[in-house]
Amino acid sequence: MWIFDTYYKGCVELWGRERGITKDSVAYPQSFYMHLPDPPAHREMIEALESRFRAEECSFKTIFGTFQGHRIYAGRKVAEKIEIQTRHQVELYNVDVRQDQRYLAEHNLFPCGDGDDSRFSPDFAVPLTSLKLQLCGDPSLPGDISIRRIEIQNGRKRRLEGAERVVLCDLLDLIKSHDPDLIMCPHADTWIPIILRKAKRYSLECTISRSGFFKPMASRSYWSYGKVSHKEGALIPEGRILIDTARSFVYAESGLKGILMASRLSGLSPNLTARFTPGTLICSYEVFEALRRGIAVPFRKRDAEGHRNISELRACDKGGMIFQPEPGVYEAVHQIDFTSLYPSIIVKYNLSPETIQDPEQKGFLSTVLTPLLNLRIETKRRKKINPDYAGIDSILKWMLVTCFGYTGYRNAKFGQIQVYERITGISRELLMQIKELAEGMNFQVLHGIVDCLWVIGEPIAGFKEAVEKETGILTEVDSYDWIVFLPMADGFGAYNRYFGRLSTGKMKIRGVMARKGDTPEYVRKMQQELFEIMAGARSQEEMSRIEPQAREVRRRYVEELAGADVDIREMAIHRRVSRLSYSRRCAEAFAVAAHQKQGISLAPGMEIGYVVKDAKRWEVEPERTASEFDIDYYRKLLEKAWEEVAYVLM
DNA sequence: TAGTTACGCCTCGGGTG
DNA sequence: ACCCGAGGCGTAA
Repeated sequence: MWIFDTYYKGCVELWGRERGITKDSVAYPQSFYMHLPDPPAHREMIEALESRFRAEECSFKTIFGTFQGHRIYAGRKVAEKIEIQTRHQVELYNVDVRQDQRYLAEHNLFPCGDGDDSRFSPDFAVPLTSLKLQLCGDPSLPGDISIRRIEIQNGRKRRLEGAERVVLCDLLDLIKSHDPDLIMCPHADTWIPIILRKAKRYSLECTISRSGFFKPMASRSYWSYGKVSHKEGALIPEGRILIDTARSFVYAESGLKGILMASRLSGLSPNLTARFTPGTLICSYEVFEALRRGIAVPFRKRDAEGHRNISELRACDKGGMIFQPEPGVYEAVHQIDFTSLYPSIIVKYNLSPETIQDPEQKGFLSTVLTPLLNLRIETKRRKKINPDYAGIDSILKWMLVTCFGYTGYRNAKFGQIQVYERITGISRELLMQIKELAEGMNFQVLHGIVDCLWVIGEPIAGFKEAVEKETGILTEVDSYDWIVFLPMADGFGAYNRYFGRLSTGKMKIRGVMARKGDTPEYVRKMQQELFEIMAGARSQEEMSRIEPQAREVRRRYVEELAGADVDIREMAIHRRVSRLSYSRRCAEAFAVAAHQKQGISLAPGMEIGYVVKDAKRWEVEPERTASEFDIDYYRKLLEKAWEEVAYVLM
């Protein structure tokens, strides 16, 4: 059975596709493990638990070995009471794992695949029927939620148009008769509550969920290391995959195949996978792997590990190694990157919380990452020949990149600060090691950041081979005809702002205005055009040839700024706001106020778009209703974007 | 349900001259 | 007028 949706509501519900749709409901009681360092001291509590719930003495496996304790058939609330009762002496496991995920693990099942598949195979059939929808209008605007026109695509295109009740009725009928397993729709998660409300008002049967029920997902603002993020809520239709193609990060980066692959790996339903970040997915993958191996997942980490948190790390062991480049233009430069450096270190050096004390045993974290890393190496190879693998490769890349961050994350189930220190320590040694190797081979080292090094010298193939031989980690080489490392305001080299022409003719651009999310589209477009012109220069010598063209682009953009044809929406600055009330006068504060004045509801961590009307007085307008912009302010932005690029012309 | 650190740029606004 | 710390947000890996 190809499982494509799962839920837990007292029993596990599995939606599968075989010849038709199947829905299984399996009784599955919640339970968790409890280990007490001194059981006699808590005899009364144990007796009370045994009388109130099903509770049995047992032993269970953790990454640190086998523990004696109890299995208690109850949920999280009881677990939290036990913590308080024992003054946090207790160690609890499997408290906050998803019951449907755990059920799959214990029964050797996984989503989005057949039982005889390997979860790690990138070749899998997708037997789902699907429908693509697009609703006209902007559902996040208070006044613009009438449903007048819907584009539909299932094989051929159709359009529903007319009065709202008719359009909605047709849509719901169509979903009922077509009965797709998968619906893809931009802004689906914003539209669904609106559609449900309207269907009710018009007394229409809501066919979007196959069971009639929706699983709510709360919207939330959350704070994580100095950054506030916002996640929109959703109503997830049971028995049907609904992908908000405009808001799903995984879909945007890795497409449908990426979502389904991540679902196979993490044991989470595609509905959840599509709405999570790669960090959550790698975490879920680790949990799913632990459960499949019969290893209990800690509820909270043990105290010994909690003593030091990330802020107490010795400064020298905190992050990756970074060099400072000498600003300027260089020719015939090679960039060598370690492939998935941090996960490779974890695997190669057998790093895991339990191997810090006892390096002889095989570590959980390294064992679990090995197949993921091998799969990535495979999909990376395959996608070069067959672009169908790009989505799967992309989600693996994201999961592996974030896996390192998760190891240092305070709530990571299988993370630990000492592991984190070892990883960063080794990564720094490796970068230094290959820098010296390069110099020993008479290469000139220009720059280095964490897992990549820029060098001048030949032959690069020989250097690559030497690096891989000495470090045991695979690498990737990009070669540039020329590259420029930009200076900071003080004239020294900036480590994160550079661009150059690869020998393939493509430009590789990092850190400049065109790469920043808060650069207005108009400015980004100008810089992009400039980069396209620069791509025509194969060497620094040829720069002077293309310079007049570049100046012409700049002149045109500055001139048209004052013209009537400019689209004001291209002036919008998009920024994430971390709060709704600010202590100082700043752009964000005024932008928030302007939005709220129009009744647009905001939450910390949301991204907003605003147009600057008067920079001196910080008058701004929400992008949707903006009518004027401060020409002088935007001319300055154009000038800044020009300066970044023009650095190579001087 | 929730990845990290290193570090720059822009702006504000209080302190100094 | 200028300096400088702090606030706020962004990029790189």
